[in-house]
Amino acid sequence: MNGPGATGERILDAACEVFLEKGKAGARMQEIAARAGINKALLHYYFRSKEELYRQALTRELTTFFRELVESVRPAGDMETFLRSFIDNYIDRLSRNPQVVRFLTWEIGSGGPVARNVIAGIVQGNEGGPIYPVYRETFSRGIAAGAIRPVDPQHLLFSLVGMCIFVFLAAPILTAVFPEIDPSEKEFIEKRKKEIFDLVWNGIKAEKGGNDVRD
Amino acid sequence: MNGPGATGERILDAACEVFLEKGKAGARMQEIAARAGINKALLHYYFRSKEELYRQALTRELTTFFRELVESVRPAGDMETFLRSFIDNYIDRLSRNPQVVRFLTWEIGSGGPVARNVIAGIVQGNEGGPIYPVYRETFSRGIAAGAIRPVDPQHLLFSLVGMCIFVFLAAPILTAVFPEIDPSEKEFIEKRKKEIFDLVWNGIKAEKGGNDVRD
DNA sequence: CTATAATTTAACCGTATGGTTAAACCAAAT
DNA sequence: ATTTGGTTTAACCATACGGTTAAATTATAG
Repeated sequence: MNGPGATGERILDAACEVFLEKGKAGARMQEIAARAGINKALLHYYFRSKEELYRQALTRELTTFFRELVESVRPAGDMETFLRSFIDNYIDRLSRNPQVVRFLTWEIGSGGPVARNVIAGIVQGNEGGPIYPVYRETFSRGIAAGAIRPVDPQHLLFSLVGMCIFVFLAAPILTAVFPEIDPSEKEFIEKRKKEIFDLVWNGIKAEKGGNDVRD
Repeated sequence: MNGPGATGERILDAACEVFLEKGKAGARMQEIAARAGINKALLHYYFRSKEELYRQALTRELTTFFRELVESVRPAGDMETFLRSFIDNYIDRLSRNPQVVRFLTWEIGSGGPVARNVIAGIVQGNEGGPIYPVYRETFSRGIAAGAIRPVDPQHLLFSLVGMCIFVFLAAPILTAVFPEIDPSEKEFIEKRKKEIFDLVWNGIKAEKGGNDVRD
């Protein structure tokens, strides 16, 4: 057929749905087949086993998400712009792909054998070369130029990612403690971006009186 | 018997182990019984069903962890001390209880029905009264006194928790991308505390020239 | 000692699950 | 018209699983 509803893709779509709702162990092949609009026999005709289907479904989701994310990180002229675009970009992508976060949450619970391979592969060797060095050098140059304080770029990255992803990942808990918030709401998302940027930018920018060299 | 190895507790210990390794759906009652050193009949003699066992095991873990955590949050004289003790305390507890983080990760994947109840209950009504208002008022007073910039205390809390928990929660992924780090290592943990504190304190403290009123 | 509760043994039950098989059906390409 | 490969149907299989039962055994407390 190879039409718009190509069966293999429809199966992966259905598999993602079920895996992110129930996890690998909780998912049922029968349910995946049903949601894909086919039967169990055909499902196994396309994917040998549940394990294989899980691997391919998660790989597809993570690859798409992280490839786009990594491609969006471009060195910018000044630190402030770079930081703001990093945060905006990351939060926008997270809020538009909550299913990736949840899928990944299950995977992390299991120790993340699949995700480890996929993500390590993307981060280390995408088309534009390794991504982390680009990020790190951007900050190192900012530090050398006296634009920002001498923070550890790696820890700053952990902090940024942690701040950005937390509200989406922990949404089920947060909404129980703070019933008034809704991490999927646009207003909340924009506020979140602003608060993170303000905190981090004030946290890393050089004190007045420091060198404000431009290269 | 009621000795040190009281059976009910031994079962809960074993259940925690298995649930955090395999998740609810992936856990096997037989394995839990074996790890508790008993048989399936006795297991069901103590806990009617897997669901019930899961509920009680997760509730016990979360209650202990969050009660201790919440009790450790005490208002301090100055903002700097309060912030530092908050971060140190949280990170220490997380690094000493990685099993809680992982257990919670599985639970969040499933939407967190059990954790929602437990955590909301602890946060809203522990012995010292609701905890969040204490936290919020501490920062509100700091803002009113001009000691810190006017940040949103709620978002600051999300940022703090996100920064602290991220490296432990995402450890399986992080170690794949950065093989040189080990989030359970003491050296790393101390560095993490320092980096978070420096970032946040610089990020929220009032600029020079602002009011530095003490109450 | 005796009654009560904890624990074991071992079999058992119903059902769900992942996966397989074989035959038939159907649409498109040759 | 025939072949090919996607697709369905429906039955099937072995196993694993959650949970139960009943009887026997051991320990504990009164």
